[in-house]
Amino acid sequence: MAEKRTKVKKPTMVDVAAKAGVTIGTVSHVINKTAPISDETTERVLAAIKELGYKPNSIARALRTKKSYVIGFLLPDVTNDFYSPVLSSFIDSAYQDGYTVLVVSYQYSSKREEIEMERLADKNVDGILLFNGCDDLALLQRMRAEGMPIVIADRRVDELDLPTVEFDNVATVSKVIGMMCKKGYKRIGFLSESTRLRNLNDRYEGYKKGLMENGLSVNPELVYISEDMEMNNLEKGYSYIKRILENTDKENLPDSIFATTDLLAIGAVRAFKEAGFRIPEEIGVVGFDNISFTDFIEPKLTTVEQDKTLMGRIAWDIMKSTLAGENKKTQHVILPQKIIVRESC
Amino acid sequence: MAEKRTKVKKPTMVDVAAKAGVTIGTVSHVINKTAPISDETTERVLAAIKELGYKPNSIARALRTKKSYVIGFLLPDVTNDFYSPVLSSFIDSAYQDGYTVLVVSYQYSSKREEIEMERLADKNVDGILLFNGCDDLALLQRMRAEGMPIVIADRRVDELDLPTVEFDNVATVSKVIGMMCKKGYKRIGFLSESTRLRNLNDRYEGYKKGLMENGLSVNPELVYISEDMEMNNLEKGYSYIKRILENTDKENLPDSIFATTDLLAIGAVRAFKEAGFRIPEEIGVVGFDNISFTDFIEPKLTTVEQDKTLMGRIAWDIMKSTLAGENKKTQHVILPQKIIVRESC
DNA sequence: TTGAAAGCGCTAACAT
DNA sequence: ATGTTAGCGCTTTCAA
Repeated sequence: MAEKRTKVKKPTMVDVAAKAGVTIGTVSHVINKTAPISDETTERVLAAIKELGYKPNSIARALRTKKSYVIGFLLPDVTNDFYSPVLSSFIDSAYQDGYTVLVVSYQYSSKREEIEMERLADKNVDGILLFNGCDDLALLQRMRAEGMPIVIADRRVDELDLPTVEFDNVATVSKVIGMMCKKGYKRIGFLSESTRLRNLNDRYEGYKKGLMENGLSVNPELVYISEDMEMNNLEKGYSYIKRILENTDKENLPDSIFATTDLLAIGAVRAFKEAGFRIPEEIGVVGFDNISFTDFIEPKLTTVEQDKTLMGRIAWDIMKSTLAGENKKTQHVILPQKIIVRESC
Repeated sequence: MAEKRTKVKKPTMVDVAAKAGVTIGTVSHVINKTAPISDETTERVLAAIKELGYKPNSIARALRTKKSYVIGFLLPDVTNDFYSPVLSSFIDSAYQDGYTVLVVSYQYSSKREEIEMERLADKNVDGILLFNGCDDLALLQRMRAEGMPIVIADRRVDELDLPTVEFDNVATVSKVIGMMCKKGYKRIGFLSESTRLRNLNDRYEGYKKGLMENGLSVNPELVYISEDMEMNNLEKGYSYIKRILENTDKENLPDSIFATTDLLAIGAVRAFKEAGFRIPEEIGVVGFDNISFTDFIEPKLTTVEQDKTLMGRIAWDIMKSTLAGENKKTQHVILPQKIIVRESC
């Protein structure tokens, strides 16, 4: 009567054991099916559990077993259209297997990324999914040495032989360039933000490879890489192309553009249209990502689709097998991308 | 030499104590500054910690103290443009205070939401942030009774007096409608997906309120609410308006549209433009959310901005004070929104 | 200022 | 088939 607002304390195994007239060992065994218990007592224990509303304490269990069923997911930015679907699908997949995920974003700061890696390890997660990042090989190496399972998404780490999932950017982009060549474009431009990020750099490699394979050489005049990393590329693609249009003689202009993101491509399309160019007749444009707007602009954007849901699922699969210690060989999964041909090229 | 691939086991307090020549109690005290320890031993302990690379085991600590420094964040969808910035900012804020967040998405399924709530509780999180959901008042009530701190974002729960943060949708939308009236629009339409979600319904309330306050009445002919919840509203707004345009006599058409999302609004703009309407002269359009495309379409979209970062931060502040038990009164924070007037209305 | 020791809630090895 | 018991690594009284 007086204990109204005292924080209700939850029943423990001891309570269950008492109520069922057995010992906690037996209770544990019926819960975990870790020893043969007679139907009769099993039933009594189950009844007691139900009656008391008993739930095993996951912390105590984790302390004992050294497994928390929590995975850390470290990514540059939760808000990003590319990362968040992967995260979402990873969470869902992990959920199916009874795991839950601690999400941490490092806002593109390697400093912070490093700190967060440590924090995750200190939180005793069972494994860490590292999404596109970590220049700090030493840290990765140390964590691995300490036995922390790590899997990397959207980035190769050639130096360290960690399990990875990534898209096949080089191959896909070179295929895109091949397609553009087949359509008759000869002066294919490359529009991108800084290629410091591995996957963007891979797209650049694919661009060069594609040109080579089609007997074209890389013309530095046609490589438009802007070093600043800020987003809202929509505006940036627009103003960038506009500037080029103003400062370049007609004969030195590209006859087509491969942009590393749809936002950039959409901005470019607008700039070209404003300047009176007809797309795709006079200028071909290809984007990357297949965001919903690509199907909506005029002309509809030719682009590349990446199955982010698949990446999240595969990332989890790899994590799971890594946790299970089935490491015959380190897994490296390379996911294909899909070229979506619409109207702009 | 033979112990090469054995999982390295981490040093514990016992190791530190041994190395420093003290007992574990003392080690604990220097770590937590929970008793006055002489400078000399403090130093010895610190040295031992450093030398061994000792890190406190958070699980053991959590078991002892009943605090995990983990918060559960339950949201409908990680991928959503509205939710994810709030999540991101919440994670960041929590991070500042040494908390880390377990993210769980329930994919708009109340069934799954319920399951996930329980799972979070079973994971011994210190609190749960529930983002827009939970029709199951009984569950909320039970969790609260069990002492689990819960704060709700983007949704009122009038029935239960839980701490909440939400935007002031009713007030903002009625203000928008007022503005539209002032500009001379008389037949203002309301375009929305299902108003089953609380905040969309609030916008509908705001719409009605705004009309009333300006001497207009609600004309059901002008209320365009589509029950299906699927995304890619871009296409939906477009096709919806197109259909209306085809099936409605000129004199029964709206002279302006308030859309509950920018995607819807942008789709609508396109449909109107295609049909030869001039915006804003013949049709005014207002969106909601201020996504980056709004500044980029023709004409630039008038819309409403919501400070999602602020919402995330406030949500954390409320959570923090709830955890601290500073509950003089249950907090209800209502965040303002900002009307961004551009060209479309 | 420090040591000793109990115990958080559970699992698992060992006995019976 | 079930009971006993020793910890997992830590915090926190209580003594010294």
